[in-house]
Amino acid sequence: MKENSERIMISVKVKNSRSAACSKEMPCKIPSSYKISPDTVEKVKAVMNEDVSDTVVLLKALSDPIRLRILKALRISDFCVCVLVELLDCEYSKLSYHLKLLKEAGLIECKKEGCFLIYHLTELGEEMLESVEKLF
Amino acid sequence: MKENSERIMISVKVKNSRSAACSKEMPCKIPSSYKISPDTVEKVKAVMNEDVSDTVVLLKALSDPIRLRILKALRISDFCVCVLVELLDCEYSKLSYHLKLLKEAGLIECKKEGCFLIYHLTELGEEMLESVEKLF
DNA sequence: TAAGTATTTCAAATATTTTTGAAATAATGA
DNA sequence: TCATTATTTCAAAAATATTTGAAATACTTA
Repeated sequence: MKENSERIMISVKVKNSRSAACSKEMPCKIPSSYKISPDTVEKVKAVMNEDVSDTVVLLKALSDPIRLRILKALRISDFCVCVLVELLDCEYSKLSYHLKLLKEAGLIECKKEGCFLIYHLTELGEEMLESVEKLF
Repeated sequence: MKENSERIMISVKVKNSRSAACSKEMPCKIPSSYKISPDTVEKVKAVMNEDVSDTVVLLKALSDPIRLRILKALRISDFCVCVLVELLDCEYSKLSYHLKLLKEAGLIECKKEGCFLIYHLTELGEEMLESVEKLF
């Protein structure tokens, strides 16, 4: 083992051979300036186990220009689909697809009013939009 | 025109014909309970013109489980690629792809240390991660 | 300089998301 | 009931994003 590097044991097995590149069986040498304590490894492992799927669904719902525009419009006022079609200059079926994603993410809801569907932001939707605007 | 509905003029032209469904040439009737003032239309139009592309790039960068995990790991400590490979159990080239996206979004940066690349969160990266965690 | 290692890049294969247009559904009013 | 209209659904097409593995690059050290 060289003086200015050190092997770290993150995974299970360590071989003595030096032939292979950094891998599960042969963890790489890391520069001595970046010693990683077992404690750090434990912390990271704990975080890696956290479930991020809800977060991802929400962020994905937000990360589209059409969907952001829908949310921004609905913050100004509730609108039925046919008005959103005009305001966003977007075909019905396309808009419908994006409305569905936003609804599934819990960012918007709708209620029937005659033969119209009026969409509005949920509380989550308002919160998310607000913090998105704050950040960017 | 029927009593309990009203035509709105969002786009340019309005025909008198009633034959077509709601479209640019023939805006739909909206329920009378949802009158839309010209003022509201103006507000929405102004918002529709806002550029959301930077926001979208950032949100897209964040909306992936691998990338969120990379950020979460880097919040605990800076790491070189070979260690991230272990911690995230992710192939080099795959990881490299995601690191590139995060770098392009301005969420992480790296510095050379010997033949190692040590990645770390940028200030933006820390902020974003923090607010993502606050929200979800 | 040569050999070894860490990381990226590239192109092809896959997977996922979005768009499109037609058809289905559901509510309304005549 | 029938015709109309608002909206969704569906499947195919198109566009994007991700994964994969091999090769290239670049740094280090012997």
